[in-house]
This record gives sequence, structure tokens and C-alpha cells, in this order.
Amino acid sequence: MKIVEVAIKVPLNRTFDYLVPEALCTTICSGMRVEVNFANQKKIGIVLGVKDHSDFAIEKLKPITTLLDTTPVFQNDILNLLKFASQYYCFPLGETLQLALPTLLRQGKSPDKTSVVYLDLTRDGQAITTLRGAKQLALVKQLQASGKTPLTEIKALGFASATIKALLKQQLIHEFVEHDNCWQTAELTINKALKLNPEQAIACAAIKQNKGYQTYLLEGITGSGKTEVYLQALADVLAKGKQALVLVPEIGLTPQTVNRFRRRFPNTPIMLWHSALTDSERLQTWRYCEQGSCAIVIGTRSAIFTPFAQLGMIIVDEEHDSSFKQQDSLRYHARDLAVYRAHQAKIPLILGTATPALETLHKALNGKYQLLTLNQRAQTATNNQYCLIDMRGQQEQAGIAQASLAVIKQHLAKQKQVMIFLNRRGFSPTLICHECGWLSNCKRCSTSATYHKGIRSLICHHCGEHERPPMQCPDCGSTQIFPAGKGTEQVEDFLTEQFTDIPINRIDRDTTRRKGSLEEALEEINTPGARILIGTQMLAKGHHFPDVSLVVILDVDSGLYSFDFRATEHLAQLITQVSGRAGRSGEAGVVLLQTHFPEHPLLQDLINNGYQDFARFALTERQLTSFPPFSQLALIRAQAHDAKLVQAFLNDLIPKTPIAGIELLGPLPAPLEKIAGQYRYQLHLQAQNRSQLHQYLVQLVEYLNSSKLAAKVRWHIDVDPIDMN
DNA sequence: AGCACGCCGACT
DNA sequence: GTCGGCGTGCTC
Repeated sequence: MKIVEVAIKVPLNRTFDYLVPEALCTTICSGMRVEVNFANQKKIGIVLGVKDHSDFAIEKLKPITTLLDTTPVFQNDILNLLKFASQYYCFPLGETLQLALPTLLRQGKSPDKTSVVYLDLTRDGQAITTLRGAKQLALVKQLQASGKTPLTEIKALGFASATIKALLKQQLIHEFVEHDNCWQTAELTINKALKLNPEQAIACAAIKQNKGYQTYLLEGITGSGKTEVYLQALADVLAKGKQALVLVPEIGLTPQTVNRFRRRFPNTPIMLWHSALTDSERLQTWRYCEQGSCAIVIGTRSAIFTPFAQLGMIIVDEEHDSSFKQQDSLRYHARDLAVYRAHQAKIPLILGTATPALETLHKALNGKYQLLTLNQRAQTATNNQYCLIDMRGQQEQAGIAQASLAVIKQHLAKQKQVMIFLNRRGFSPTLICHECGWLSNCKRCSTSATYHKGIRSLICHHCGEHERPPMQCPDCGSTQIFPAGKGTEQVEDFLTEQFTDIPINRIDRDTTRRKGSLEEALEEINTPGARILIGTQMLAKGHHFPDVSLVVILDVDSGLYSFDFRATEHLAQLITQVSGRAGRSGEAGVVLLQTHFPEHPLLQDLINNGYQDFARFALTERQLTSFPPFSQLALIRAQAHDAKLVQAFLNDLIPKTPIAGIELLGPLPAPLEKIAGQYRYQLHLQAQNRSQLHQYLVQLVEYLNSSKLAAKVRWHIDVDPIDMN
């Protein structure tokens, strides 16, 4: 009698045994999908293993309904990765496996052989520099920049079928189909590489001589040419006929990035993996990788689960970026799973960034990772000049100090671009009544609703609730209601008044909501001449603005004194990344930091000695306070409408007798105690090392699954939390 | 998570 | 009399 262990998508921390019908006994193996009856429902499960005995009463076992695969959808390496992830992040295996599967496979569809339609320029098209139709010319330019490109990607960039048809008719482009045959090294062409500076050459040599597993931290300041190191390392991998996975932050997957890879490896199949793919595109890419038909995948965090026939290297670009950590369901960190995967596959992993996470830097400094440093800026660029603007006693308008405004004027007069950074969208974070002190608090959350002037609305950024701002104070009836605090919209308003003839672009979630609007804005920014850019986080990451000579960071202080032990690290990363946007075209950029604490040691260290120095200092501080990476953290979060119930639930989890190596703190109210009517509390779990943490977590999960209180609240465990909210 | 089973209140 | 409320408990 053959029995299989099956993982099913239910929030239960166990697997289920099923009988295998005689006819399937020879073909069934682990990693295949099966359809089964489960609690009166049909479910799709994944076979984890085949065995002869079950711990469950054999007469109660049900048979498998259907075997859905002839070859496994999960190879052993991915299965191991997912088992590890499920255990490490305390998330049920059945759900973890489903998460890693393309939607169509999750639904039981078969992974048929597929093909990809590509567009490329013809010989005539390559020579084109002008064309009647603007759209047609734009598409030709795109293909000149990217080379052969999948049709789906061209359409995703917003090109219409009519444009494509017109160019096909003129024979400026052509269309061809590639089937999922294995990609051949013989087809590999590599376009001319850039000349490496000595540091880059050392880094490349170190990576190329490697055999087997090794994680490298490529710590390279902005403009030091990390991408060139990636490209040359990739060339080596491709030449050996192997595939590579490149993980980028959510915001970093821009056409410019991708074009650079395509231009270097023009005949090489390069595919993208991100949330905007359709279900069938996703399946297609997945299958191409698995078959070895795709050589390089560039993708966001979930790409860490794509199967490869011959994976030869993983690169995580901007490894410090918090978008690599999933914030719901399976709360994994793609960078950390990349380490596991590279280790398992015995391949090199490159973690690249100008501002390494302290966890990563720590491992590099103690020899677990190999540190490769790029301190030389390419081209003629010089280092930026930082300047602290002391806000104490300083006149300000819309959050901009008089002194800053004067510098802004100078740079605009020189026909340069000025970038103003404020990490708060909307006009003002709250409205206040001048008579009685009423605040525009959200009714469902313990926070205030943000005033958006343009659309005359009060919006809660946490629950989305919105309403018209009142004309009179709801408490005292006064009409003296004013915006308090500054947001990007207010900065834009003020600067529009100040500089009537200077174009201004505001870039935040409000102005880029419409699809393609970010691209349009970026295109506009490319036109020469004076210009003001105002934005939030979005502006800080990845985009290249060659004409920006001045960066002004309006509110540095909120990151200096915060409950979150990582706040200063994130602030330093942000300042370094934002200022990296300035001075990339030869001249040194100027960075103004507005603060009430100009003598703060962190700011002083950062501006005088740079992030590298700051980070090493910050590590010694972490050691003194025993925060990660000098301890291991997990958070148990819980929420319910009834605050008492949540507290009772968490209190119940605190052990009666202390456990060696484990410290529990709480229950503490979450930084935002109430969101959408739900009260949120958390328990901080700090362990001296990872094995102690996980020993404890295993017991905890078991207890939670049997606890009656646990069924009454919504709870989850966040291992290695990044966002402490 | 679903879904069934189960034991108490207002309906054709 | 029965339809249906959601509390409790199980899923190979």
C-alpha cells in the first residue's frame, strides 16, 4: 500500500496522508500536484513524500482523486527552500507552497509548453533616427535601447497594437516566436564591457575565481559602478551555460535597468518577474526558467522562488531595501532566502548596495560574507558637499528654511535642477482648531487624518477612510481651522507661488497613481533647464537625475529620535541614497539637511565620514544595546476589536518560568494602537541566538494552534521584523 | 480557513 | 413546527 504525505493550503501546521491508487503508484513522486477530497471540499495539494506507513489510522485515509502532474512542479531544491522558509518564518507549509506557485498552477492548470513572441528592429529600423509618428519613433527608440524584447513587455510599456502594426508594415521591426527550448551558450554574444577601475577589477576577479557557495557584500558608493561588476560577473556565468537570478527592489525594476542588461547580452533571453505580470505571463516565465530557456531573470522579491534548471548566480541589488521583506502572510526576507538558496545550490551570491543593512555588514565584517568595496566614483564626479541647516530660531515657510530657500534660488538661477525631499504626502498631516485644539483624528484609527487640499479631502493614510474637511470645528463650532504640519502638497503650493516660471514636478503616491504617470514625469524631468522636483521615498530610490545639483531634505529629525532601534540606520540610508541623486554629472552636488539637532553625533558622523563609517559606528552601538544583529528578534502581533481580549491572549503566552536565552517584552501597544477599529498589541521576543529563538518558536506555534484564546484574535509571528509597527 | 454539526429564538 | 443565528470542533 502506497501512501503520500500531502501539503494542503490550510492554516494548519501539519500535513495530511492519502492513499495512492494502484495505477498512479509508479509515477507519483514528491513535488507533484494532486487533487484530493479534504473536509468535504476539493483541494489541490503538493506531494511531499511517498511512504509505506501512516501514523494516521489507515482505514480513515482517503485516496487521491487525481494526479495533476507527470513531472514535479517543485524540484527538490525549491521544495527544500520552501520547507526552510515555512519553518523559519513560522508559516504553514501548505500555504507557503501555494504562495510560491504561479496562480494558474495553483488552480490546477497544466504547465503546457509555451512560446514567447519577441519584437526586434530590422536592419532598416536600426538606422532610423526620425519618423513621422511620435509613438512609432518612441517604440523604435525603445528597441534601439533594449534590443530584442518580448511583445508583452512592449505592451506593458504602453505601446499600442496600432503602433506595432504600423512599424511591422513598414518593415522597420519584425516579430518572431521562440519556443521553450533550452537556451544555448553558443548563441551568447556579449557587447563591449566598460573598462574597470582597480577596485572593480579586484571585485570581479574575486567573484570569478570562486567555485561553490560564497556571499559577497559589494559595498559600493553611488556611482561607483556596481552594475558593471554585476554585468561582468554575469558574463562569466552565462559563458558557462548557467542561469542567473537578479533581485531588485520594487521600485528598481525600471526600463533603464533592464535595457542595460539587454544591451550587454543582446542574444540572451532575459525575462522580468514582478507583480504587474498577468497570470499567463507569470506561468510562461516560470516555465521558461525551469526549462532553462531563460538565461537571466530580473525580478522583485517573489522571484526568489522561481525554479531554474541550472542556476549559476544570484544577485541582490540594493540589498538594504526593505521591500525585500514581505509584510504579510509568509513574512520572508528575499535577501536572506537568497543566502539559503545560494548555499544550497553551491553558487555565488552578490549583495550590492551603497548603504548595507547592519545585519549584512556585520556578517561581512566577521568573515561570513566576503567584503568587496568600491569607493571610487566613476567618471569625474566628486563627493557631495553636505550642509546642516540649523532650524532653531530660523524662519520657515512650508517647512523650508529661509537659508535653504536662498540656496534653492542660486541653483535654479544656474539652470540646475533642485530636489526637495519630504517623506509625507498630502498638504498637512492634520487640521487643528485654533479655538479649542480639536484635531482631525481618524475615527477608526489612533492617528490623524491627512488634509489633502487639492481634492478637498481628509484621508486617513492607514485605513483609507476619507471625508470632506469640516467648515466649522465639530467640537466648538469655530471656523478657525488650520492645517498643522507640512506635506509634499504644501511644499509644492508654496514653491509654485515662489517660482512662477520654474516647472515643478511632485512625485509621490498621489501624483503617480495613474499607470504610466511616473514614466511621464521622469520623461519631463529629462528636459534640460531649471526645475524643482518634490517627492517622498519614491524619489529617493534608483532613478537617475543627471541635472540635479541640489538636494534638500526637509525633515531629518523624525528619524533621529524614534522608538524603532533601526530608525537611525534607515535615516542614514535614506540621506545617503537621496543625496546620491545629486551631482552625478561631474560637478559636486550640494545636500542640505534641515534639523533642530545639528550637533547630533549621528548626523555629524554621517556627513563628515560617510555611511561606511557611520554604519561601523552604529554596529558598536547595537552591540552595546544587544539589538540585532547581536540578538535575534521575533514579534508576536495580535489584533481584535476588543483590546482586553488581545492583551489577555498575549499575556497568556508569557511563560510562568523564565526560559534561558529568551526574553519576552510586552504586551505592548503597537505604535499605532488602533487601525480600522482593531486594537493592536505585540510581544517582543528577543533571543541570544537563532537556534534558541527557533526552539522556543516551535513550542509557541504548537501552543497557539491548540489555544482557545488564539482562535478569538488575529495573530501572526514576524521573525526578523523590519517594520516594528 | 472553510464547513458541518448543534442547540436556542422569531417566522410562514 | 422549521429556518437560521453563530459557538465549537475537525479536516488525512
